[in-house]
Amino acid sequence: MTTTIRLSWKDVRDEIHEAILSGRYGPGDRLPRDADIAQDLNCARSTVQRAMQDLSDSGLVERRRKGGTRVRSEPVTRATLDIPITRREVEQKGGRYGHQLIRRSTTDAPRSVMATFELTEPHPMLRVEALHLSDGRPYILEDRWISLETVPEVSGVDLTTQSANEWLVLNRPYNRCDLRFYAISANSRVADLLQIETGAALFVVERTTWIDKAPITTVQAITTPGYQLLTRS
Amino acid sequence: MTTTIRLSWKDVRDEIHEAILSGRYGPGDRLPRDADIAQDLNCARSTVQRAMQDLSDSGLVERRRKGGTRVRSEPVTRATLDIPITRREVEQKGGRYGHQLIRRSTTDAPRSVMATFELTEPHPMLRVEALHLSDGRPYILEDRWISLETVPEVSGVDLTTQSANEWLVLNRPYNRCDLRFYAISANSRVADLLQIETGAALFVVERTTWIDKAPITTVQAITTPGYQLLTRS
DNA sequence: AATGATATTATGTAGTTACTTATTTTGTCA
DNA sequence: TGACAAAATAAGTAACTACATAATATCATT
Repeated sequence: MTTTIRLSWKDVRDEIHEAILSGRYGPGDRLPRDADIAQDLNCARSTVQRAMQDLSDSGLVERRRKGGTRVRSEPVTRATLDIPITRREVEQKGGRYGHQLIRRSTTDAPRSVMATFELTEPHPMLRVEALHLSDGRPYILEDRWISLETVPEVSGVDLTTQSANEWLVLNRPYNRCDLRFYAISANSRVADLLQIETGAALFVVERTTWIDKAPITTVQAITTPGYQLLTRS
Repeated sequence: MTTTIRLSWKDVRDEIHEAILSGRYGPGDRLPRDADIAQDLNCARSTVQRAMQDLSDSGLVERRRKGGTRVRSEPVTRATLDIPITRREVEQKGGRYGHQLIRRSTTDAPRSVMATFELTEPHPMLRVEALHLSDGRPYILEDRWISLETVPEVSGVDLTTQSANEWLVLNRPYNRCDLRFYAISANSRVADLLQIETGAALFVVERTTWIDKAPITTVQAITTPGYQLLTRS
């Protein structure tokens, strides 16, 4: 008698993954339909479905109704990043967190900000520049724009005790988030604020968030030299 | 008679999401158990389960057996990145792709590479430096180390016609991938190869891949000024 | 009061059935 | 031949059932 061990969807996923890795199915090839795989492996279609969902999420295969499942012909490296709030990041690295409000002003969105939010009309915004500190030393310099139409109550918040980063995350959850990573050279003002040399190469994270279609905030976070962003383990 | 519209798991997800956004459940709060939510919304528990899975994946809630589901107390921004192979990236931007092999040598892994792979023993590797071009101009400079134990057949591959990047992705799928992003200043050699000024700030992507526990390759991809990495839309 | 066995609980997973939806294929008619 | 309708197909979704598993709570025993 055969010992009927039940296959978990992860087993099925690994089985299919293995079949692709080993070259049994190459880029662009169509895989058998879920029902057939289920029969082959002696499990339910829902189990295959769950496995395929995962493979599809991770970018290995593409699925289309009627079209079936096929191995992605142009493979991509798909990675997931976790970006914590800055206070938490500092504390997790064992530092003592602090922050300073540098400037706070109210103006209409400049063209660059209008562009990131895909706005066509003038839009009143609160601009907040702040410095995050780790053990009293500059850690991240942020230049933030907050929509006063979407988040009017931010006007009344004291952003010296709680950073705008933290206040927003806790009070204004978002729906959509775009990130953008690049490098800049420190100009004299940035260098001065971060207490580093002018011209140093700095890693920048730009984050823009919306709730439905309404803009919430866009922030340019300039990190200090040596900063690295890692994928989550 | 009530029109019984069936709720999809996305509806349920949005419903719960909305409840959290609106503050009905705050950070750290415990949500009702799946079965109760199912009854409230008049759907099956499996539908709630699917919705919760998604919310859990996106980092909004945390689930534990018996412990129930609770809203994450320390919210994170979770994002997914797609990193295509370089040829594809160039072509998608409308450029004509090319590449040059700069140097190719065989040595044991230096300490820095041993560290990224968590190796303790000496490990023979192929080091490949190559330049990716867009419309004939430098685009990305890559410095790559390939494990000759895991991928011995790479010794026989002509890396002038097909880039190591492409050959590996097509021939050596991986299981685990770590990414690391940071900024560097161009030293004179890099500046020379990329035809830019010394000291320019450059965005760097470092990628390390394994198959099971076996190291495949680690690569430092140095981009040209102005390069930006975006989250997938 | 500390300890350890046992029951309870809430999520995780698998199977089955039924129906939906997007897409392609096929077939018919002009 | 070309256009359009109908059929077929394969994945997507939902319901319901049953059982597995991990974490916690309870309770008896010392």
